[in-house]
Amino acid sequence: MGRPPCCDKVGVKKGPWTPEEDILLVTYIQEHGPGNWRAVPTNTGLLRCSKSCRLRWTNYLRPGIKRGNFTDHEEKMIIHLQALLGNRWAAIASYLPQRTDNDIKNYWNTHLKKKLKKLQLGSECEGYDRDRILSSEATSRGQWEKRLQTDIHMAKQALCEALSIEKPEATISITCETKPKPTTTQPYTYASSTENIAQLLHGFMRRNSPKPTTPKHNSLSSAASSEGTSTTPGTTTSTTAPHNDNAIDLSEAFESLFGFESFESSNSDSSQPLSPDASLFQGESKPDINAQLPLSLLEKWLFDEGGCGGDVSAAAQEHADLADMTLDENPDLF
DNA sequence: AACCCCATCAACCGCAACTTG
DNA sequence: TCAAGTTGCGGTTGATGGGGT
Repeated sequence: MGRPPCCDKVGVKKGPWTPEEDILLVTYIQEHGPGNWRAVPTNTGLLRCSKSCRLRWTNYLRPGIKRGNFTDHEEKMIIHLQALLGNRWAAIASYLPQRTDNDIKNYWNTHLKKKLKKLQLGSECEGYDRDRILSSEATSRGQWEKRLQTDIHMAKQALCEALSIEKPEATISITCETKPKPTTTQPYTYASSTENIAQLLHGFMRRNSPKPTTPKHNSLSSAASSEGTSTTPGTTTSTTAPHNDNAIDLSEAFESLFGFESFESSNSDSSQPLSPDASLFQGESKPDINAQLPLSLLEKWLFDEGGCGGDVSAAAQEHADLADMTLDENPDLF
């Protein structure tokens, strides 16, 4: 279509964002919520294109983002998920809600690719050939996707039932619809996860954020505000992604079932403590699922396969089974 | 000290999917 | 149904900083 990219317009600023611009953007989103990006530059006076604003928000300013070193656990998850899903970074990121797709993509390209290459070189001597495994992955993918789809369907049904019967105001981010509609009217509490912005906005956040969120609408958005990452309307995480994508749908289930504090618990070595504001945000009304659900299920799935590049179809099977299992074994979660 | 090379990551770009009128 | 507008995604680029020579 002949339409020129918005960023080609004259007077549109490019390049790194300044703290002032960040403040403008955060302030605006604080008031209006993310979404309607087209209007953001006009309403904020930012000389940025809408795309740039959205990107800045989703990749940097959005609450709940963890920055800094990836833990072993995250690394393994990424490797595993990449083998499973390919370069679908948004889908992968949905399993690691504290990381952005951009972050994961960068990490993959800069660290993990090399690491795996090394690994492959090393293991080829021992008769281990990742390429072979990866090619078999292609053929098995069709099979496991079918199975996955069935499992997801069942999981969703169970969730829908559980949600409608037991807890109309449930704080789970899963949805019974295929396309959750982003809302922009919901009250948000924002606390940037990035240290600089957290500091920058310290006074701002004290003034504005710790108002208890009173969810206007049901499960989706209440979880959104408490989770802080996954269900922010208009963000890149897959809970709102318009994909008809198995993995993504399943990830919703995963996210809602496990919460991702559990990963945090394994990230205790993280050298990047959350800012006070961020932790304030993250701790806010987050359902304490860990207490009820054993992490070992997920960890088992991750680590029981004898390292990266294991049998992916089996992994997917377990992956799907896990969702089922969780539903079967933990109905009281809902 | 100056230069080069490389790694990292924020940001951009183009395309596709989705939404809306 | 279709075209225009909007949003999301993945690939790529470019600025920056650190390390080596």
